[in-house]
Amino acid sequence: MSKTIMVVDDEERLVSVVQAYLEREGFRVVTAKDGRQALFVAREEKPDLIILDLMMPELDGYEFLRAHRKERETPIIMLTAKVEDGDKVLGLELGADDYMTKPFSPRELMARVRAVLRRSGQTTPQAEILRVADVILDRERHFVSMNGTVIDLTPSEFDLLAVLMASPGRAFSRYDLLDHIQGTVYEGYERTVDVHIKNLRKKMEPNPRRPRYIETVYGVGYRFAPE
Amino acid sequence: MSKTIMVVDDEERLVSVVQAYLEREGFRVVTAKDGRQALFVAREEKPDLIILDLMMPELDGYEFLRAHRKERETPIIMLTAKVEDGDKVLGLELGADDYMTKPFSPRELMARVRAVLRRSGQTTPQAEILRVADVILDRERHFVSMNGTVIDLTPSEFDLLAVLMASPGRAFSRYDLLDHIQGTVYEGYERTVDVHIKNLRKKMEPNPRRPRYIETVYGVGYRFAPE
DNA sequence: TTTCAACCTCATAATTTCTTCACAACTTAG
DNA sequence: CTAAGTTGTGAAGAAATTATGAGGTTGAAA
Repeated sequence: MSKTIMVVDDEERLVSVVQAYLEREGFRVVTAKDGRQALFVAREEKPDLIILDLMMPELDGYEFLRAHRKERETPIIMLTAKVEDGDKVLGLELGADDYMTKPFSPRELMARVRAVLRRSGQTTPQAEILRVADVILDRERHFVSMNGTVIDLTPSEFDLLAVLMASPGRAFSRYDLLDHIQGTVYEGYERTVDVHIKNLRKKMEPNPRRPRYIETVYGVGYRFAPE
Repeated sequence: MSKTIMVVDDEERLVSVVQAYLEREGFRVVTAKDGRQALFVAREEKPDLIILDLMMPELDGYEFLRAHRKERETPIIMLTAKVEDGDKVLGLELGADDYMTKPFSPRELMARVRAVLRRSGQTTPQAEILRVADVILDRERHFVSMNGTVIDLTPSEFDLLAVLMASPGRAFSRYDLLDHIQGTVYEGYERTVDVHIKNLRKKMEPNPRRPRYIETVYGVGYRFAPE
């Protein structure tokens, strides 16, 4: 039974190109050209995935997403013309599962569609985008944001945060963490982890003395605060 | 199905401490006290990981490793009393996956065991979550809660509670308990346990004078109240 | 070659936890 | 009930662990 995908965009040309690609891959496609219409179609067709433009007349992408999320949890890929970080972040905060910046390659879009569908069926979602509390981390594009603000991290800091966020609440030993960020096991000073943690906290904690996100587990290591 | 780990060392005391820690993490443990016996046990049990002392009578660690490698590729963590680099290197060249210098902290050894298993593609046993009465202890996340309230414990308190909760109703001597919280330390003042128990009770008992969870077994030690 | 960010180390400060001890409170055997 | 043996406690110093600032190295880009 083939999957149904809804494409929502006011640019007709774009919709028809995307539709053609999707159908060629064997998906059933339904379309809508603004947010209002999309809400209607979504109720009717119950699509398995929604590809959603951000800028539209009559209920834009944000608003549609917000409204739709109250009814169903359909995975959503956002399309955005803007390149600004702020937009990426807003889409993600509303709960988009992935996003693409226009103009994009249809082929890449197909890849993301497959990836999102594959993940949404998994029991163990190996998502590229991690969300815990108000922190969002995008592994693939390598960026992190909090409350709509993009945070600039070094590679080590990023990896460290990714490991911690992948299992919120779980305590990791310095050794475990070192292993993740360095790969090399035989050398390495465990205190190095402390330094990265310190730097991470300086960048993301309002008050580094009283960490809200990255907690110290005395005698054990560190963990990302659960819930 | 739980993973099997073989511990090879001629120091009985060390073996039993390590064994206790491993079992507490949910591993199945087999032991051997010299290289020759280890070869035999390894063939029989096909362990998923071997923790191997370097210095032993009857076929030392190097020799065992060389011989064993011809049969299987079990990941190995080496224990060495020497601090010289030469030994590290030789062990690693023979194919050890990691090593620890004695004396070591059992906690750190556990971290390495997890790391080595993870790297070798094995799965770590499901985090054992202990529940007795309304107390929940999660080893992996390293936290304890009662009626949904998280209780903050120090490492010693946590270890102590974990041991007691792993066998509700069983009475442990102070000596047994000291073993768990101090690791490889040979001496220690048994009364120290009393103090940790006192602190534990203060944190979890509604009325520390009339303990409902951690009971005193006069003349013997302590136990976690059976259901 | 110079510059610069990212890392790793190390020394030291700040914290937290552990151990010990003295004495009070309690249990049990006689 | 009393004596002897055990356990409970608070406090303080010792020990362990973590936080932090700074200097030195490395590797890549300019």
